[in-house]
Formats: sequence, C-alpha cells, structure tokens
Amino acid sequence: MLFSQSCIYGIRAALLVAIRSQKDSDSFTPIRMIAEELNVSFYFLTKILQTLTKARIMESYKGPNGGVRMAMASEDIYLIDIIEAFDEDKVFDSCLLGLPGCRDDDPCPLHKEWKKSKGQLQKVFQRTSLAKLTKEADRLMFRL
Amino acid sequence: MLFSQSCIYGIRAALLVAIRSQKDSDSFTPIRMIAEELNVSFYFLTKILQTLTKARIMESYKGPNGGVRMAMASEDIYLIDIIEAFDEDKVFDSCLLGLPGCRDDDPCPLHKEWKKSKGQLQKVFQRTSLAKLTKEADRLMFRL
DNA sequence: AAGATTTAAGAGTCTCTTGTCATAAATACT
DNA sequence: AGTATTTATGACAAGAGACTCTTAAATCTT
Ligand code: SF4
Ligand code: SF4
Repeated sequence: MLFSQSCIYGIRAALLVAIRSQKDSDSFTPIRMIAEELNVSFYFLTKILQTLTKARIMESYKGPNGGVRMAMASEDIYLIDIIEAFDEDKVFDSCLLGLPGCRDDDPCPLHKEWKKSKGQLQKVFQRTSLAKLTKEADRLMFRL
Repeated sequence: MLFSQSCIYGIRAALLVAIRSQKDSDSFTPIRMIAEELNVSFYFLTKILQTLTKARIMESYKGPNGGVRMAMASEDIYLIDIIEAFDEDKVFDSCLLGLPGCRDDDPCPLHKEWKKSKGQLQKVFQRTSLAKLTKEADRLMFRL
C-alpha cells in the first residue's frame, strides 16, 4: 500500500466533510457521524482527525453541536496537504529499492521509471483540490 | 513504501545473482556472500531466497560449493515474476483508499489516476527482464 | 566414517502501525 | 449549578512485518 491507513482515513474523512460543507460550511460535523458513514472506528478516527486539526486543515469544536469542519475553503485544500500531514515525505521521497544516498546520476536500475510514475502521481495530488473532487462527487456519486 | 522489504531484498538479490551468472551460470552463489554484498542480514535473506526458490525462480544447493543460482535464463525472468512471488496481488491489485468491492464504474474519486499510474508501473515490470537490467548494469554501474 | 559447509524449516523476538479505552477538558442546555 | 455532549490526551492492547536464532538436512572433503 502506498499510503498509511491513517492517511487513507484522513483523506476519506476530509472528502466527506468537504462535501457536507458545500451545504453548510459553518457547522461542525461530529466525528462519530463521520466514523459511521465511513465505517471506521470512531476512536481511531478521532486520533486521525487530530492530526488534521493540528495541521490547520480542519477545525474542531467541543461540546454539543461540536465536531470538525474544514479550516478553509475546500478550493484551497489540496490532496498533497492532507497526505503530507500524515506521511510527510514518506511517500514521494520514497523509493522502490530503499538504497541510501541515491542521486539521479547514481541510480539503481529502477530509478528512472519509478521517478516518472511517482512524479505523475505527485502532480495529481498537488493539483487536485478537495473542491474539485466534491464537485465531481456531486455528479458521479463517488464511493467514500 | 510500495514493496515489502522482502520483495526489495528479493529483487536486489536476483539482480546480483543474475549479474554473476553472466560469467558462470552453472555455479551456485552462497547466500552469505550475497548478504554481504547487499549489506543485509544473512538470516533474513536466507528466508527470502527460499520464497524465490519455491517460486522456481532460483535453485538452491546445499553443502560446500552450494548456494543459489537462477533457475532459468535471465532473459526469461521478468521483474513482475519476482514481485508476484512476494507481494502477490498486493501491489497491483492494491488501491489508494482501500475500499471494498470497487469497480471501474463505481470508483472512488482517485481511482482513475491511480489506475493509470499503477498500470504504467506494472507494464514496466512486466516488460523488464533481469537480462535487460544486467546488460544496463554492465554499462552504467548501477547501485544494488 | 567424520567433520565442515551450506541451505531448510520453524520458533521466537523486536518494532511499528493500527486500533481500543479510560479519563480530562470544553461547551451547550436547562 | 448540574448534566449531557463532544473533542483531547495519554496509556494500553493487538497485529503485522521485519528480523534473529537454533536445529535439522544435504552435500562435499578427507
Ligand atoms: S535509485 Fe531511486 S528508486 Fe533506486 S533505490 Fe535509489 S532512490 Fe530508490
Ligand atoms: S476506486 Fe480504485 S483507487 Fe478508489 S478505493 Fe476503489 S480500487 Fe482503490
């Protein structure tokens, strides 16, 4: 798997919250509700969303009517932001064979192809905002 | 990381043995020697190479002058064979968000791009034989 | 036959990720 | 004020993957 489980849940939760924020971007969504909709552990999801709030991607609010919401317009949140909040440089600095100290001019046999594919994916995540995905989700009814 | 550590060591060992078999394809290379050259644990590598011999990619021989060698011409061994021996369908059947029961017509928002990048990499592994890499290694002095 | 070398097999350990829980802190409502 | 609701925090348990070690089996050499 390319992403950690935490990262995956984080992306899915962010997408869900972003979709909900289209109708009402001010109110908070309880984590318990998100956990039920995504079918993941409430306890675990709580931990995970804390990293997103610490990264200033989401905001949280305690007490009744509390929960989490996006900290900014979903137009300004890109997938790469969420991924980096969890897996930092672990994904796109990663390499296939895990050799230390590689450079482009001192590569393993697979470096060229890996760099290409990795770069493509990275660009996708850098260019894809939550807003774009929520718009598509409206039309296509994506799975989450 | 895309590949498991076992898979990575397996690929590196296979490359090393394939390179050695250019000069002498009949003799066996002791696992201890491979472990030293690759700078990995001998014990662990022993386990790992057992999966390659079980997959009929390598052959082993016990006793003095024993070790492992490629089971066929390196022209006929493709990276995908080695990868599948370890991570089976875990890599190229894998998905970014890990949702169950996805289909192309019922995807998550990231499915399209992921499928594209994944397919590209898969093709590389399907088309790249050990022989091709050992030839390049001769010219370029790749890292292993 | 005996001893040395080398892989095979299986049990065991370490570490990191994943997941759980109990308790505390903040907020709202009455 | 008191109670219910909801996130925050930190300790803890379970699982998986990575790694180690011991013993057995095969083979060679003398
Ligand atoms: S050359 Fe590139 S792909 Fe190969 S081990 Fe180094 S960083 Fe990884
Ligand atoms: S749609 Fe594709 S990428 Fe998304 S969760 Fe399903 S299989 Fe994975």
